[in-house]
Amino acid sequence: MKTRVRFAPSPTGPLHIGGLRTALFNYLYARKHKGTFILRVEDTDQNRYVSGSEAYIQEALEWCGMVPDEGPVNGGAYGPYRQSERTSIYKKHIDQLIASGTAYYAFDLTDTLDTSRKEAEKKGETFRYGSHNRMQFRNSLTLSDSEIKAALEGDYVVRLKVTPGQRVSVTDEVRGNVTVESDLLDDKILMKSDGMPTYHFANVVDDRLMEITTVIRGEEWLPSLPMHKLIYDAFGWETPKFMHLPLILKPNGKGKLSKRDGDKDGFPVFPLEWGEDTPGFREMGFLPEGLVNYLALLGWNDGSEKELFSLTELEAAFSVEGVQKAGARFDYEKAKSVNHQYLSKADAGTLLVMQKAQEVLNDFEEEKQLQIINLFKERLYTINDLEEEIAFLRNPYPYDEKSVAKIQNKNPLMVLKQIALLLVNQKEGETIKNALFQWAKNNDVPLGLVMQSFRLSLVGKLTGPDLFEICTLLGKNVSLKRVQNFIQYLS
RNA sequence: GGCCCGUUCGUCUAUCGGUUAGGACGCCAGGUUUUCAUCCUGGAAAGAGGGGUUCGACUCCCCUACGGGCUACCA
Repeated sequence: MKTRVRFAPSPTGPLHIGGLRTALFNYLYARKHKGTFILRVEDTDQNRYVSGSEAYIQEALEWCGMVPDEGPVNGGAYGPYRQSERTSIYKKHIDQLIASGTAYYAFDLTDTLDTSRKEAEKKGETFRYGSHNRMQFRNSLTLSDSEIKAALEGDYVVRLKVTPGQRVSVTDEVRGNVTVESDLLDDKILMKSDGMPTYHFANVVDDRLMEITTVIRGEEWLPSLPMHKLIYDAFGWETPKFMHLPLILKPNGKGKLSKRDGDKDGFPVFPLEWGEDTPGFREMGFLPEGLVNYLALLGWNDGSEKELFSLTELEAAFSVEGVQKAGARFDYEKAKSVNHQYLSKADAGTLLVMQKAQEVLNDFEEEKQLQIINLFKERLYTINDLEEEIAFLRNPYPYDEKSVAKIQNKNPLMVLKQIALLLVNQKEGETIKNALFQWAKNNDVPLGLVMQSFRLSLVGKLTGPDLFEICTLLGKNVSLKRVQNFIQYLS
C-alpha cells in the first residue's frame, strides 16, 4: 500500500514552529517512504477561523521547500481538502453511526451541561457525559420517538455511544501501547449543533477516506487516541498507524512554546511574518535550510553525531526510531548557530536575495555587494547581523572610546602617519600589508599598536573581518581619508 | 483533582546490559606572527530518588518525585 500522510492544520492564525515541525516530519516520512504528502485544512470551527491563515500556511511550507503533493485546492479523487467543503460526507457518515446505534442524538442545552460541570467540579470530580449518566439527559436514548422527531427540528448534537467496561488499546509508533478504560471516556460530540463535525470525527473520517496510512501529529492528541480508535471501531474500520510527536517547550519556564515567549525574549515563533509587529524566522534573517535543520533536530536524531542535514539528507535519514519521546525545549541560540553554518557556506548570490541583504546593500554596485557578502558571511548568525557588521562602511564614527583609550598614550600618531604615507604611495591592486609589517619590524613598533590604530581609523572599533580586506573594500582614497581623519581626531 | 505521556551535562541529544557516559549549543581558558560575534585547541558540566531483576544496570520492572499534555458543541 502506498504511504499517504497528511499535515492537517487549522486556519486559526499563523502556523507556529511546532506546527511547522509536525509538517516537516510528515513531509520527511512521506519522502522517506516514497509516499504522498497531503495538506488538509481543518476549518470546522467557524468562530476561530482567521482569513489569510491558509495562504500563510502554504507560503510557509513552500518557503521551507515542503510543497504538498495534494491539497488544499486541487480536489480530485479524494474530494475537497477543506473540511468545511466536506460537510455532506460527514453527514452521511454520522447517519451511518446513528443507524448502527453507535452514536445518538443529544438535545441538552449548553447551560444544563455547564451546570452539571460546575456541580461536579464543586465535589472535586470531573464531569463526564457517558454510560453512567447518559440516561439522565435529553437524548435519543431517553426520549420517545415522537419527542425525538420534534427535538430534531431544533438544535442537536450527535454523540458517540461508548460501551463501558472495555480496555481500549492503541499502538503509537513512538511510545508503544496506549491503553485506557472505556469507562473513563466521554460520549464525545461528533457533530456540533451547527452541523459541523468536531475535530475527532472529521479527522477519523477524512483519514480513512483519504487513505492515510500514518497519522503524524503532536502529542497533545495522544489522550484522545483511544477515543479515535472507538470511532474507527464504530465504523468497523482498521486504524492507520499513529505517530505522536513530542511538544516544543518554552526556552525556560513551564509549558509549551507560545507566541508570548518570543515577544518577551525577542525571538520568532513563526516561520514568516504575521502582520508588521510579528516577524518570522525569515524576517529575522534565517535561511529556510537553517530553520528546517534546527527543527528536525528538535525531537529527532539519526543516532549518530551528525547535526547538519539538508532537506534531501533528512528525507533519506528520517526514521521513526529516531523520534524522541520527551518534549524538547526551544533554544534560539542553537537555532542561530545552525543558521550560522548555513549562512557561512551559502554562495553570495543566495544571500544577496535575502531581505536584509537587499535592504542594507541596495546602494552598492553589484560587484561590491558580492565582495561584501563574501567577506562577512562567515561572521553572521542571521543575515540581519549584516546591518551592524557593515555599518562602518558608511562611516566609522563615533570611534569606540574604550578602544581609543587603549592606544592613545602609545603614540599612535607616528604609526598613523606612516600608514597614510604608505596609502598615498599604494599602487592599484596592491596591499600595504607587507610594507607596513616590514616598517613596524624595522622600527620596533609593536604590531598590535599598528593594527589597532589602523583598524580604529577605518572601522571605528576593534572588531570585524581581516583589516586589509576591509582596506581593499573601502578603496585607497576612502582609507586614506579615514586615516587622516583619525589623525586629526587624535591631535 | 482525574486520566495519559515522559525524565542522560543549563539546553538539544548519543548509548539500545559490561563505555574513562560521546557530540553540539552556550559558558570558561588558550591559539590563529593585529582585533573579533569567525576559525582551531583545551576545560568545567549529566544518568531525579528509592526498591527490585541480573555476575553486572543510564539501559529491563515497580514505587515516589518532578515535568508535560488532555480533561469544550477549540483544534
